[in-house]
Amino acid sequence: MPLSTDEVIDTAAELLRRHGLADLSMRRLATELGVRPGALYWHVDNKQTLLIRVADRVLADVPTTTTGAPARDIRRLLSDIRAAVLPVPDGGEVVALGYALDPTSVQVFVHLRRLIGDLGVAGRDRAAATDLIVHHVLGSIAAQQDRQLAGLSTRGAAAAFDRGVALVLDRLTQPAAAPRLAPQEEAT
Amino acid sequence: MPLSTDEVIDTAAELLRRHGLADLSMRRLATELGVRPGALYWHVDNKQTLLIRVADRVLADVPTTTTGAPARDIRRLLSDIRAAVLPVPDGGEVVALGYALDPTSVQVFVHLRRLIGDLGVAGRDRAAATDLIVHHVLGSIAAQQDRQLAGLSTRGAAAAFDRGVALVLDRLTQPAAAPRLAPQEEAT
DNA sequence: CGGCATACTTGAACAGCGTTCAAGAGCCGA
DNA sequence: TCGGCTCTTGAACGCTGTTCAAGTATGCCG
Repeated sequence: MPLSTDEVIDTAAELLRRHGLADLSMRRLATELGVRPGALYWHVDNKQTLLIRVADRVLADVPTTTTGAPARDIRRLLSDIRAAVLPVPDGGEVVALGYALDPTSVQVFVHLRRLIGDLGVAGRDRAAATDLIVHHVLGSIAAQQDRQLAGLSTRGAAAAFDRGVALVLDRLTQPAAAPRLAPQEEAT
Repeated sequence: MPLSTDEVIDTAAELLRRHGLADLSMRRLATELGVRPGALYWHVDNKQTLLIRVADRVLADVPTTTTGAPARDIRRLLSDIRAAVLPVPDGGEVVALGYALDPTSVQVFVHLRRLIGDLGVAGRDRAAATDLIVHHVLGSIAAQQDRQLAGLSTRGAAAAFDRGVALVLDRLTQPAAAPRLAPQEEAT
């Protein structure tokens, strides 16, 4: 029975989950699949596109539901994303690359953008807010994973992340409450 | 004349600036210095710590001055950071790693934290806001660089970044203006 | 059933990579 | 002149991503 492309992606994701990016080599992936390295290149253009598809797979199981309370949905979605990506070593970096190269390819971030729209944020502000939040969640995950790999403490990371989210959501749910600039800023 | 460690870091930074991370190999760095690869390991533990020191060097020339208007200073600082890191291929990724492993080692981020304090944000909120903004600036840079490397458009990236910054600063300069949660959120 | 195209895999090679370490070179104070 | 210290070399180890002609299997057509 020949190899299927899905099998390749699945096994790559599994390998990443178990051993991290450093041990996800084309050779090791081939061995895991009982095949020679060259065979992978019939199913995949190169390692970079393989990783982008793996990023998709890592986030594929995060539910994208709606309850009618956007701010709450956003908090839950971000929490789910964190929970899905954190246990995958180097997952933050891999997903960030996927988001950078094709922001619409990852379903869960399209959903986030939509929820931000439901909050009443529109136009360019919606795009900017989506980017801001995505960078925050992926940056926070990548930082925590880097620290873990280096044997450093990660206590308080989850709470700090939530504070960051709350900070942004506060502003998004009350867009007109604050003047654009403090007075002394306009003056100078 | 023997090699100095500073010379190693400087040349590595120069190599990164000119050719990107893929072409910054220990072997190539050694060649550039007129030395064999093994010699580098007397000056540096390994490539990872080399990169962390390079990240420092990339941001070393960003000025950390204060004018008394914190929000304005923050905007200028972030703009300067972007300008310093964007022209260094893979600079976003390299600096992000440095920040994750030792947030206090990069002077410019310590200064940012201080400016956020000057804004009246204290305690854990200050740490969370600093992380949020650092993740935003480095994520936005890394994304833009990834897209550039892939030959994709990066139009509007700077404007989108500024909008994200404005969003956070709006909240930070008016912390008490908004209630913590919208009413329907507390109820459910 | 024979033959042929298409789908897929192999084997082998290319040109690199980070890292280690015994041995050697150059210098400096005693 | 003799250690002893700082620093570099040479060589090797075991990896890496990627390419490609040649090979094998599978299924369809006549």
